[in-house]
Amino acid sequence: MDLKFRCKCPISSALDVIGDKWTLLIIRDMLFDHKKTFKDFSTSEESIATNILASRLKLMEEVGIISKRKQEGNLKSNIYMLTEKGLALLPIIAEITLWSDEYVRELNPIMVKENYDFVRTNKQVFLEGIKQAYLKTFDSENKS
Amino acid sequence: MDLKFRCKCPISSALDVIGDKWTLLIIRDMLFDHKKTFKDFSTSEESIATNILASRLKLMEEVGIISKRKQEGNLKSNIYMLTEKGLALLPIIAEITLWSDEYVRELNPIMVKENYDFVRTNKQVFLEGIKQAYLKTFDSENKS
DNA sequence: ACTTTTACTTTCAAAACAAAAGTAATCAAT
DNA sequence: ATTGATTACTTTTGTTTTGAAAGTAAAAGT
Repeated sequence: MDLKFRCKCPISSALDVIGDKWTLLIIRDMLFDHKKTFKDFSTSEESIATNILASRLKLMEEVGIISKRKQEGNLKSNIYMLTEKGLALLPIIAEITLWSDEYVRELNPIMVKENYDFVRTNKQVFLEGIKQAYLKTFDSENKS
Repeated sequence: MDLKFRCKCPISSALDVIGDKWTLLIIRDMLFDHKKTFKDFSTSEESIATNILASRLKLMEEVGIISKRKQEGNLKSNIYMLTEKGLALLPIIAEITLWSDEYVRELNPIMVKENYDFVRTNKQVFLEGIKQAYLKTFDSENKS
């Protein structure tokens, strides 16, 4: 693990863990697109390089944001799943989305336009909904 | 301006603007420590290099997160001030702080321990308080 | 058996970052 | 008015990180 903390500040320490250009995008793909495998992540719109992806997944697992397992009946694919620690990043991603919707659009006109009114007015409900929908996609694995 | 957007996703576009290791820390210093000058920022606990600081301040100004001005009676120091766009990053910083307090502390034991209960239970009030306290530090400039 | 797929690793070039020193303008003291 | 200190940078020179491309090994499909 090549993780080092700059100082004792909670904000800078958090950025030392998730403050790169890719980690939150991988988590976004998990939460909103229900992506699970290395292949899934490597085909994102931003086309992350596979070496970067591998090193990010490794670090995320080491710090406990995601967990890795094999599916029963498939020894090839790894399934990456957000832990509670990783799921708890959703509020950050939501706030980033709202800020971007309001202030970055003017800089990047091709940005997709969605209606985020519900996120703004019912934030807790929205977050819980995304979380439950995500967890639901693992039901098939959990039935023993 | 060397800012490029990877794609049309609001999250990745936001990270293209503020997703480096320094920008949010500079904004943290403005919001919580009421730092205003180049010198102020260069003496942070994380000791940012001056060339990085200069390039970040330039980009932040170009994208409209901060504005720069001279104080009357001091031609030497520049005063950097958050715009509405920059102030609107506060909710993101708050969520990062809460996540870090709960989940990063175990990785970085020297992290400062504060009580964030009020932030959690009265988030809107807290955010508004930080914002007003920040704006108040510019009152002396605004009296004409 | 052969080809494809998945999950990586390796290699090497390019970009970003970091440390240090340097510069120019202002300001403060003599 | 001159000197020294301060502020806000820029420049230079490594070092680290990132990115593109190709390569590898195990598993799966045909």
